[in-house]
Formats: sequence, C-alpha cells, structure tokens
Amino acid sequence: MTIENIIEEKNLKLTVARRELLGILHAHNRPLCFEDIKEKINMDKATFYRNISKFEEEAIVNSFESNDKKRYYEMQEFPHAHFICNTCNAIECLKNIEPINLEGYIITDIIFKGICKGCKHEEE
Amino acid sequence: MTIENIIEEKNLKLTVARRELLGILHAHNRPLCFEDIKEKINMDKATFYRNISKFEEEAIVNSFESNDKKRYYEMQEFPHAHFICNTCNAIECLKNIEPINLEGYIITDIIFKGICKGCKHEEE
DNA sequence: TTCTTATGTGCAACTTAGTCGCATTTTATA
DNA sequence: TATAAAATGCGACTAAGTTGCACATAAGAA
Repeated sequence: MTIENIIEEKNLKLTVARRELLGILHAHNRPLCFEDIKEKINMDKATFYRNISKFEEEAIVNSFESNDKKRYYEMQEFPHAHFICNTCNAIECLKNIEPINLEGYIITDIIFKGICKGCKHEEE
Repeated sequence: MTIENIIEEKNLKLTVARRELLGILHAHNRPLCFEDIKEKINMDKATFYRNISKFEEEAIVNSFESNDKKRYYEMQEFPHAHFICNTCNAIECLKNIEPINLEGYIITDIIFKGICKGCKHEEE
C-alpha cells in the first residue's frame, strides 16, 4: 500500500505536506514526535498537528504520550504494544507479545513502562 | 502506615504542603493531576511539582501521562495497571489483572488504552 | 488547459503544563 | 532559643499544542 493509495482511500487531498509527513512515518519503524519530524522536514507545526489529527481520525496513524510530555505518532499498519524505559526514555515496539484480553473492555493499545533490556544490563 | 510515618521513613521534612498533598492522594482512590489537586488545596504549582518529583524519587508516588497531556499521580501503595478510555478519557485502576512477564525487561507499570465498559455499552 | 471552489498551509498570537532562580519562611536539630 | 539547611511562593520562562485569518493549492468542471 503506497502513501498515495492510503490518502486516496480515505478521500483526503494529496498535498506535499501530507506526502512528506506520511513518508517520514512510513520510513521509520518507531514512533516519532513533532520534534523528531521537524528535524527531517520543514513543516509548520500547525500544519503538522492538523494533519496528524486528521490521520488519527482516519485511523492511518495512532499515538500515545511518553514520559517526556510529548506525543509520539506512528503508522497504524501493525498495531502493537510499546515499552517505555523509565531510565533512558527510549520507546521500543513490542511486536510479538501474546494478546491480552480484559473482559468488558476493548483494548486498542498497551504501554508497558519500566526498565529496558539495555538499562537493566547496565544496572547489574 | 500514616502520612507522617511515610515522610519520616524517607527522611523528608514534614511540611504543611507535603502533609496536605499526600493527604489528598491518600484519600482518593484514583490518579489525580495538578488541576484536580489545586481544586482541593491551595498550593503553588512549583511547590506541587517539586514535592511530587521528590515523592516519585522516593517511590512514595508514581505517575503516568494520560490522553489529555496531563500527568496523573497516585500513591504507590498497591502497584496496579490502568485503563484509559479513548472516548471519555476516564482513568480506571485495574487492581486484579494477572501479572505479565516480558523476558529481559522489568515492568513497573502497564497502561491499557481503548474503550471502557461504559462507553462500549453506549456504542451498542 | 484553464477556471472555480473547497480545502490546506503558514504565520502569529495564544493557552497551558511544567521548570527555574531567588528572596523569604519554615522545619529539625543543637 | 538560635541556627542552618531545606521548603515555599512568586514571577518569569520554556515548549507543546491550538486557533483565526489571509493566502496558496489540489482536484474536478467547463
């Protein structure tokens, strides 16, 4: 599925900003915040946040808050859990954990916090 | 364990602000943000954030970011997972879920996001 | 290809959570 | 009761995210 297809499928206009923004998110296999993205492309923050909101409404992108008060965004292609390290603040994607069920709830996202493998190793 | 004992055990000074702050957190069985707390007690936000940071360092309190860009705090008495509803933004404590293990990681906190029982019911 | 219109973009001003420096107050101890 | 270290409150600041508005652009019609 190309970026052009995704945009077309949702009946959104294909603009330069949208192509660039989805291009960056698609190319990186990790969640990115606005700060990460503005290092890579020159885009006004109002444009960034308006497009990101639209992508979230259309279920193209999903997001979560990390430990650093910033929101991180990624393509919703393969929904998966995340691990946020309290020590180094790194965000890892956990693509292979077994599904968890909570009776009565619909789970769309799981965030684990704690100490990642690297930091745990350094502590020992 | 009284608030006075907790403070003394960690070798912190027992001040009016600290007693009030821990009193509020102790009295409410749900995570609270600064906005929630300033409705209940009159405390400068610098004092709030400095004390909350100290309580976190001392493992008296823990915290997480919600969907609303605010950080929520609660006593660390009974560590447990949380459910944040994407629809109504409510935060629920999940005190009875079975423990999850991730090989190589130390998990200190789990946050589930999705649709809570109430909102799921309304959708149907 | 050009015209038209709805939609998107960029700018600047704004809001709000959270931080920091500093003068003053309070706690704990001698 | 005196003292020193630590906590508080204030005001100024930072940075994420939002909003209104004028201008630019995508996409379909003519």
